[in-house]
Amino acid sequence: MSDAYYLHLTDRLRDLIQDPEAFEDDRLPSERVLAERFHTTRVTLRQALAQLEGEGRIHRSNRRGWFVSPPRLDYDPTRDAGFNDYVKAQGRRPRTEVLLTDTRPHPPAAEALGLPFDRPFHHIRRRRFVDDRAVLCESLWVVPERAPQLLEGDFTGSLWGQLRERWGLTLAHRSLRLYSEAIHAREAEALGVAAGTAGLSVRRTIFDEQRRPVEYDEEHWLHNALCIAVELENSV
Amino acid sequence: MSDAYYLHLTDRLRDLIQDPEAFEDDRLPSERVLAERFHTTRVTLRQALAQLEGEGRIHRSNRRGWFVSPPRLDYDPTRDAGFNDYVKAQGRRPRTEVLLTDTRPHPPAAEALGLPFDRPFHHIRRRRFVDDRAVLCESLWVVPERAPQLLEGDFTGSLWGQLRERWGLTLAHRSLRLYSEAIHAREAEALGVAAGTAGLSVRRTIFDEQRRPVEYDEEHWLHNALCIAVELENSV
DNA sequence: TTGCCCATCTGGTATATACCAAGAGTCTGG
DNA sequence: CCAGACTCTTGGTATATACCAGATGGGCAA
Repeated sequence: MSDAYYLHLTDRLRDLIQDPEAFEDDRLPSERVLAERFHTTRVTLRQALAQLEGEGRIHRSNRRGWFVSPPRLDYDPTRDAGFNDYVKAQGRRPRTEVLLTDTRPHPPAAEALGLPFDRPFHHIRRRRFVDDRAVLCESLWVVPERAPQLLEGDFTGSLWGQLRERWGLTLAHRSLRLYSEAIHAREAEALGVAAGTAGLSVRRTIFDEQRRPVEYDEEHWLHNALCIAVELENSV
Repeated sequence: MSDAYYLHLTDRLRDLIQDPEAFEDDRLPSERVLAERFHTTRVTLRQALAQLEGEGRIHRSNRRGWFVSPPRLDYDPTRDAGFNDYVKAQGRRPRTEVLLTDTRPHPPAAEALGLPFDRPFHHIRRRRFVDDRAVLCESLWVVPERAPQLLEGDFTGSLWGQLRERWGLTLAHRSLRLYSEAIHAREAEALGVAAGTAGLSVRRTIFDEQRRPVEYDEEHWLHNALCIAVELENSV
């Protein structure tokens, strides 16, 4: 079935977006223009675009158009080099926006950390950009006893760094869960994409050296914005 | 935009597939039947199905139909508990098929391991099933000097286990790269899905304690078949 | 200069329809 | 009894068309 026309279309569009001279500022021509140029309908053309989107080569911004995706960001969720630092280290421009902070219970965090359901957490919700593209929306829930005046600080930087420096915490036991998902409405809105867009979810549960619960967080990434890269030095 | 009909459809279908009594053997009614039942066209219905597919709730098998997806498999790519073992431990039925073995150069493996491009590798290509559903297609390239008679063994089990037991190797330095992808034609065929289906790619590069290159492998998983779960016990 | 409105562009959603190709089961002739 | 052909069902691909809703930018009015 490789003789489907939309697959040929996909190939030709792939060639097109790999040609840096094909168009300016990484924006593809409109669907209507492309459909006409390739003598097909928008419906078929959109199948080809969806393929390339799945490959991570292009992405859409709500009703603005299709764009060539930049290279994926290398990201190691087991470390906390600080978003700003590792984005810069890869020659990109980081930005962080805090969307919300409050203190309230959150049953999923409580369950992950083994605490009662009605236990409150310090909650930070933020959105992060690479080169002005929103790529990630995350929520962090911190056990208040571990970091009492947490919410009085600044959260555009590294949270783990603060936990270490301001409260002397060691983040010794870390549990990671990672899977592909469809981005939910709330996160989709924050990221400026349609609900249901392909995403990658990263959840972390952190305990300190005394096995006391410290933090739980959920990151929702655009699926084509990142490549998880982990280096391990100990034997199996 | 939550008033789009296909999103309501998605919700109703989600309810439907969560009802264990709705239909037998996890097979959804045909697209034509569903479209008629919900008073819409196949085109719109397929949008809703695509949403649920993105959420990992259903999957399709070539031209056979749509099926409710079983729970994701927990998988820790940093360990080698052995596929058969951890699948069984989660109450599922594993199976492994060896598709191909040979010895030949493979530039990507050579690059990852820091070897000359024309250096040959022992190559194993296999496909793995959970409850008779093909969920994973992988290729392994092993440095022949590390495991000379590798290809004379049996490869339906744990490769790392063999490397340790038959050649006394320690898999000390492991580099992981993980990202979402569109499954390529060859892997898609092996998995019985359409090319371009959403997948998750896991690449590992392994060195032994003396930093000698040992192995490079690529796994291509159906995106909704797994949840990466990693436990880390050392401090950041 | 500034702020608003509106025309126009974009992708998003939807209907109706047609034919193709592969899977699965049945029927039939050896 | 079995193999092969035939048929029916399935999802896969494709055309043509229409209208909606958000983004954008130009132009006009205060």
